[in-house]
Amino acid sequence: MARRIRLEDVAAEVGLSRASVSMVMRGAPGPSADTVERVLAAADRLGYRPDRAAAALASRRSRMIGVVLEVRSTFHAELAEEMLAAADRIGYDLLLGPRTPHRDEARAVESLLDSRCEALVLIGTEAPVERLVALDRQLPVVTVGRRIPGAELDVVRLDDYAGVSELVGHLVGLGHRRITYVRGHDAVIAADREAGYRSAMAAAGLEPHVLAGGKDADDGVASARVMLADDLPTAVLLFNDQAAIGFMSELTRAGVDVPAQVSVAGFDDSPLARMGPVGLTTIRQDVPGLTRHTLDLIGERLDGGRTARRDVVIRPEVVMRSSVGAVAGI
Amino acid sequence: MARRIRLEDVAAEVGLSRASVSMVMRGAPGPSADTVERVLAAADRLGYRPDRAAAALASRRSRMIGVVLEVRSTFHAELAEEMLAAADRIGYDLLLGPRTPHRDEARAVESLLDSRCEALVLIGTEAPVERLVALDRQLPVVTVGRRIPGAELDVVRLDDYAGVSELVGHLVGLGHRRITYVRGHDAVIAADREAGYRSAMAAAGLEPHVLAGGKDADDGVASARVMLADDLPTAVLLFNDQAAIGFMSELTRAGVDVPAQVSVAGFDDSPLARMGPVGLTTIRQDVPGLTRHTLDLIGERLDGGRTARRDVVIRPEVVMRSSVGAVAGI
DNA sequence: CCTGGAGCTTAGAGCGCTCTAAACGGTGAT
DNA sequence: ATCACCGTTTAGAGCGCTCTAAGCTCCAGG
Repeated sequence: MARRIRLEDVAAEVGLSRASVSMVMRGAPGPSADTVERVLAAADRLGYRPDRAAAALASRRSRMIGVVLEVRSTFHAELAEEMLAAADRIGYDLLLGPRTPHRDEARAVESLLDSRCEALVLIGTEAPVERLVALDRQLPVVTVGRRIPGAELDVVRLDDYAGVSELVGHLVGLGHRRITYVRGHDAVIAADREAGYRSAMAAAGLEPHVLAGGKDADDGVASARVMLADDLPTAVLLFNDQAAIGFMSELTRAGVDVPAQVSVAGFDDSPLARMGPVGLTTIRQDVPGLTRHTLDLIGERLDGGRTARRDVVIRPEVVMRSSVGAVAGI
Repeated sequence: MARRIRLEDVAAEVGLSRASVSMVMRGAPGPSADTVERVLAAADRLGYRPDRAAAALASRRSRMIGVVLEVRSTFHAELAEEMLAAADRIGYDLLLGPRTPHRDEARAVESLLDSRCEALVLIGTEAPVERLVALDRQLPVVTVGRRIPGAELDVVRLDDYAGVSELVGHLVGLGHRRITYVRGHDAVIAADREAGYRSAMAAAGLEPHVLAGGKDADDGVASARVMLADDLPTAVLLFNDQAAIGFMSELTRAGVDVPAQVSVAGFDDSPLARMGPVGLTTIRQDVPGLTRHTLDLIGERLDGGRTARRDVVIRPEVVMRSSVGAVAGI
């Protein structure tokens, strides 16, 4: 294993001081055009790459943004991909902090902090508000997807309430009267979506019917079993696409036709929703929009001096696909 | 933004030297039981967390393993999750280096090297062999999923050839005679799977039929369009699950029944395969097995002094689900 | 009473970089 | 010849940690 090339090696190669080479590598002003050229040539020749740990230590900046996500979720993955490109554009690098069943959010955050991230993006966080506020005192934190009631925090999110109520409106328009909502276990997001559902049901003069559920495909399967054993409505809204896909798959397996017998809808418009044999009706998360606003917020606080917190709400879009149909006889 | 607590702050708090505190934090032998207790208490009280960049710099070890993956792929995500836990067990941390359409593998690798990863795991790499060999001279590299013909590299992979030929055998047993294989664009993996397909077809006395394809759902959709416009066989094997799901969805959309008219199979047994309304027949990648072997290989080279390279081949398992059926009239 | 460990603790020299302040070599003006 | 000043370069002091070698204290053995 060959020794790593250091700044000093490049300096020796071109006969300059480390300081000059450092400036050239960082693109700092000072060095003459000739010097820049010679240094870059030498660096390239030797295969020099600056050591990030040393640079971070010396400059007291890591130029890294930590992103806590659920790596399983294709929606999170899509967001992360988009943010990677966006961060690159403003000169930052992304550090992914995966949250898994065996590695909770606190652990993911700690790990990112240990790596000296300068800002944190929390996708679909489930952490308590006090914890988020405490974190935000340490470094800029942007919460994506979840409304944080009454707290001073940067948030980028969809109008969950409006999205779900609009979707319910569509279903009502298609003749559905018995529409069930299966909520996720997340407190805030689930509550918003449920509230949107309830208000739309009330507006249509219908009786709301809410079931406990979850956010994974397995949860959707479980919900389906519960409803199959009990009684099926004509339309079911689930917390997100993963749950909806699991739900739909279990119904199909049990011989229930979607959408002829039951219409199903999810939330997120994850790639899953588009890909299945039965396109899933869902509510689109505007990934480029969420990404842009998130990185704008971070940029403003890191490099722009903003101190007030902002709550950016994006209007969602209902995407009708084949998992939803009109009620027979209409 | 409060200043970060340093080792020195803890040392001052307990009235000891930085060296002692450092030893305690690292769990190094030396400090007395009493010292350990006092230091840990003080560290906890002050909320001290060691700075990873500084520790890496001073110790010349980062204790980090870089993982290059395609974050979009649920199969990769699943592997990464599993590896996260496994790495933790041997005292390493994982650094994810996402590969996206806008950030190629070379870029991902460079970024991981800049962060001083001590070893690299390349999931489904597409890099040229020479590049891999060169990398492997810099640090231990384990390639997951792809056979590297004739090169001295650590590899953990499935027996793609055996998997596909076994699956073809199943199809033949179900009465299929016209079985098409849609290959991915990856050179080596695709070639192995294709060879397995060809040999099984030859063994059954059948004419092979291979189409160019890809690894994403969109590629599967495209393949479906091509075949719909032309001619449909009774069974189609695709390079992986994502492509197979896309393929299946396009067929269904065109009114073709799966599996009554066409049987479809993928590869990977990604969560997608289990979740859809039509369970996808596929070849299971043994995620825990791949993970265990990968981390064993890394551990052996990093801490065990192994120098010879190894090629670990895992026997795959065919998972029959409802996307495959018998040919009508059998 | 001296010596030699054993058991703990610490001084101090880096790790590879950044960045400020100071130095350097011209140049044109005086 | 002197000086101020400019563009360019550099010395050197860190950043927060690790780790070796040396130091300290105390006690057993001679």
